[in-house]
Amino acid sequence: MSDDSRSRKAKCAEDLKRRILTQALEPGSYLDETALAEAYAISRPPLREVLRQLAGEGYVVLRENRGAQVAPMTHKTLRNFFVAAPMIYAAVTRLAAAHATPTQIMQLKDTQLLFRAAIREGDAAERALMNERFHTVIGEMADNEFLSPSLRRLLIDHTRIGMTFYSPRNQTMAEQRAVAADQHDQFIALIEAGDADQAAALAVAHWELSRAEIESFVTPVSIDISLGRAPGATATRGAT
Amino acid sequence: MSDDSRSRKAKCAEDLKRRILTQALEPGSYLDETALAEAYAISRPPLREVLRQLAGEGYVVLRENRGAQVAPMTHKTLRNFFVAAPMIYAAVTRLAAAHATPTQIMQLKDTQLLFRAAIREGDAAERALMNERFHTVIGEMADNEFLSPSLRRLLIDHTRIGMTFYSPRNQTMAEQRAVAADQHDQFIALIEAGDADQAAALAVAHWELSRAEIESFVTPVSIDISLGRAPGATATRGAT
DNA sequence: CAAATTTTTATTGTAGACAATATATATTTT
DNA sequence: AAAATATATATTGTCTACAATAAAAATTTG
Repeated sequence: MSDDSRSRKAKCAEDLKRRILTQALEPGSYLDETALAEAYAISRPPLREVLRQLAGEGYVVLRENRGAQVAPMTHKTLRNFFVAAPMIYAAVTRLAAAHATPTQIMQLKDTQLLFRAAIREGDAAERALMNERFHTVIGEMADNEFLSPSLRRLLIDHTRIGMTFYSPRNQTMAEQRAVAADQHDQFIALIEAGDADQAAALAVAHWELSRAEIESFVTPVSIDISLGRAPGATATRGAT
Repeated sequence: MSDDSRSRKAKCAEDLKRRILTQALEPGSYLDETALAEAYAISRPPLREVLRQLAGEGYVVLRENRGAQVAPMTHKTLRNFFVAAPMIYAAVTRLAAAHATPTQIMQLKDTQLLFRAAIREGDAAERALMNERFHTVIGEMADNEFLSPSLRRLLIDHTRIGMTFYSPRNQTMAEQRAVAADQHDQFIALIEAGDADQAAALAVAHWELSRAEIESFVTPVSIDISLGRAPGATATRGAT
């Protein structure tokens, strides 16, 4: 019974993370303890513990007497993200190449297969989650408890941003995703070879690709004149 | 009544942090929920929430069906600390110099006064706590939610290490503390001047002083010949 | 009719009691 | 006597019910 209960609690935490990462739960929205407790078939005290844990990991923020709120994403958030991401990504990747175990490299390869499958099938949420898992595994390879909390927060917002701007019909983005997937294969090869310098350089390149993609969406679309599209058609900024 | 209760809960979290930082609660030791709940005059559910929060911040780790354990410090912990600290400290200090507000600078000056007072009076715990607060304020100045969780974890272990090796009678250490206190004044001046480059350089120098002090205690003096470098020191790549 | 205030309602926060698991102890068996 | 098993104890995990706070609605008053 407690075994069921513990797995329910773990399932709850895992599912909430998934829903936050995929923006099924929108940034800034408040979570109803009673409703969630009922949904996951646990009582409120353990649910509140889960929410505290998620707060510690950066998925939610706790407001006094107002409950838990899905971590908001503001303009400042994005700015801070741009500042911290390249440094942490490069450092973590460097350490990963130095410390990765064979088991972890297998996990990375498995995740990469699922990542490519999600791209093939045009599954935005699955693609975002497998990308997140890929970089989380690299974080586990780095095996540094002082860097992983920052990495985890970066991946939360990186994944959510990726979901926000995802557009399966955009040809340019499809090409960028193909490049990103190829870079993932290079990550695997360099980490397996233990080439820390090259791996760190690749992390920077991988970041630059993502950064450019994000910036292209943050920048107003009205600049896109030369493409010859109808003014209304270019404004497709649809989420998911 | 709930106002009292909330402050009791906050007091509990604050006090537990203080005791962990000063090693009044030793790394690796287990915490008794019932005893703590009684000690802080709250019931177990809210206490468990506090423990979850502390786990999220890196003060404790939760063991399944075994309760909360004060975050252990192993050989690997120290190694990872040496790898991550210079990068994070330099990056955070750089951002602090760029973003500090007048109010925060006042906080920093106040903390520095308390820090010097603790050194004067030979109060090891107070000195360690005020040093921690000093660098926490710098972290708040940086105002980057992606870097602060790593900084917080570094400061937890840095503070605990400082408490471990503290020895008021050692003349060499007394001189190092004097240098450290002077560097704190330089931090204030450079941050107030908004000199990001110099501030980052000072952060590295401040780290080097601390690193040398730690190493002198970790490494038996008899074999301290020429190496003098930490295993991770070579991995300190350019911050920002 | 608008604004302020009171009342109501809903949601969060907490307490005490119960259930389940892990550890320690005692007993039994080889 | 040593090892293994069974029992007892202590501690963690959870649930239901209650208290307190915040938001919403209704009433009152200018």
